Amino acid sequence: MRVSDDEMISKDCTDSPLMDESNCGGSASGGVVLKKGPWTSAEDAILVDYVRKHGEGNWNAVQKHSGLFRCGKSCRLRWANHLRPHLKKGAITPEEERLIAELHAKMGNKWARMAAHLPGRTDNEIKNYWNTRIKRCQRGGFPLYPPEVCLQALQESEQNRNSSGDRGQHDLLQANSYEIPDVIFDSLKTNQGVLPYVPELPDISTSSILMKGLGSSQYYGFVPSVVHRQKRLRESATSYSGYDGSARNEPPPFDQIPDDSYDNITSQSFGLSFRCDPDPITKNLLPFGGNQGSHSLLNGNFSASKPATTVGVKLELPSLQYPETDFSSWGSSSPPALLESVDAFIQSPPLSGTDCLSPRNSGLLDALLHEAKALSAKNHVSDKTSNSSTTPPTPGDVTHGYSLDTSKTKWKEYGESTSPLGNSAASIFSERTPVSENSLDENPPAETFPGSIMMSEAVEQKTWALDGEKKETAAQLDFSRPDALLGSCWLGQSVTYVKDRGGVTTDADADAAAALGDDDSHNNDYKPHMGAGTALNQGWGFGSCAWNNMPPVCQMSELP
DNA sequence: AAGGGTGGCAACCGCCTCCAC
DNA sequence: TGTGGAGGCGGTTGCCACCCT
Repeated sequence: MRVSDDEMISKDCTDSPLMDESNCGGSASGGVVLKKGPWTSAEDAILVDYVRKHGEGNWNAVQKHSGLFRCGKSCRLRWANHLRPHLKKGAITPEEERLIAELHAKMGNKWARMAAHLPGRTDNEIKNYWNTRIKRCQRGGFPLYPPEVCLQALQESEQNRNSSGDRGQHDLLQANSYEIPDVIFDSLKTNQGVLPYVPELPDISTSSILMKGLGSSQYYGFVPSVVHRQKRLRESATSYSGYDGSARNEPPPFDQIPDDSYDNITSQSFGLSFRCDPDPITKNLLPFGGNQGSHSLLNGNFSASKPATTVGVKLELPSLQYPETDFSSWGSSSPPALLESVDAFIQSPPLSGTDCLSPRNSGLLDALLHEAKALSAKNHVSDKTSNSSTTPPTPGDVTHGYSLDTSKTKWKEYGESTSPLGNSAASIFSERTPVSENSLDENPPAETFPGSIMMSEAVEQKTWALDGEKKETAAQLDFSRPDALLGSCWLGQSVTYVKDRGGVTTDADADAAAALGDDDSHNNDYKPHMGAGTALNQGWGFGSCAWNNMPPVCQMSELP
């Protein structure tokens, strides 16, 4: 595997394992050039000996007292990550994988805190594992979290909501210790590259979790086309290795999937309700995750280490940024307080001559408008070609008439009082603090702001959809409301049904729905289909979805 | 067999927080 | 109260081995 420490010695620091600037990089510190790079076994021995004598801490003294030419930070890291007793080496076990996923769902990128729950594992180890994992999930087209984690988070969120009551804003403002989970920002990252404006953030915990679990990944959109199919197949087979080995979560073997349905399936894995239109003309109009580099997701890609696309999206969070954005177009005359306090950095959306991106590099809004056009065209085509188009438009049918303008209008209508444009940053981030941190965290239970009412409704929608007893209410769901879309969507797979139009509906779909408690998911006539909700999940609901029309197949009126 | 791509890992960097002075 | 050092944390980079074409 890796070269041994002894080999490192010979390779890196032949003459002196402690100091050999000819081979090792170094930095001057107080006249002493400190060594950098891989540690040697000799250095390890010195450090271990030092710690044994003096204990941990005071790392800067190590160099002074031990003759080790390493900075204190380097010593601390080396000790913590490799030399500390009781470190667990070796591959992450399935149990640990599950725990990490669960912890990450609750904590976000709090590696150190996660490590505290994984004895013997270091934050660096967990971080590396996770970063690798999300790459794998991205390439394999799988959700970042296993369904059971999503479900658990959902249940916990429900409990949390029920127990948190209706404490008002005042309490929340006083209890300023709530935590903003990283998952929020991660979700924001996903979108910021596309949308200069992030509307009201709904249920922080559950939605963000489910967005990942059912629809999107934390950092990445879906970039299937850039990965060789065979590669994807291989990785797909291993992506869920950690989830108790159950085949439940695994998609059907790809070699059993017709080519023309492959993209469909993978799209659904990422919450896309668009069926891949075999028509090469309309294919280019795929709004999300399309092979042509649809920038909705590509632009939202956020790599932990390297940009996934040629267009960098450097986002420093927690922060939102809205460069050169006409905020008045969003229904507010001035940027909200939140926007003034953040310092994110967004570059222009990616441009490509081959996809449906804006032909003009004139800014995010243009790109959005252009994409909306493309979506409208796509929807139009879908309406003509899809059997389901026989269903007349209904208020809840997002297939029709959901344009960007509509979005804006609706947002104005509903969002004046509750949108972030009118809310404080706190209201945005504090709707729901992390899913019941329970014993894991000291965070107080979530509080509720007035603006959270919308999300509560969304949760209710989910609830009755799962119960299957209030179907009629489903038809009343107003998908034109961005919040409603967002709220309902993170249930996309189980809530939204479409009549099977003969297309491929994967077992993964059904399983995902079943995992969320819907026993009818295997119904012959109705297949769970990731609809508006999960499409929204692709990019926090607003970035690449809500503002860019809704998928054409979410028809709540067809709920079984 | 060679070259490129990718995964896994170790280590570094920069920022932040805490705390002593 | 301000300031600087130490430690902690998360993000990023670089290297190496492995795999695939």
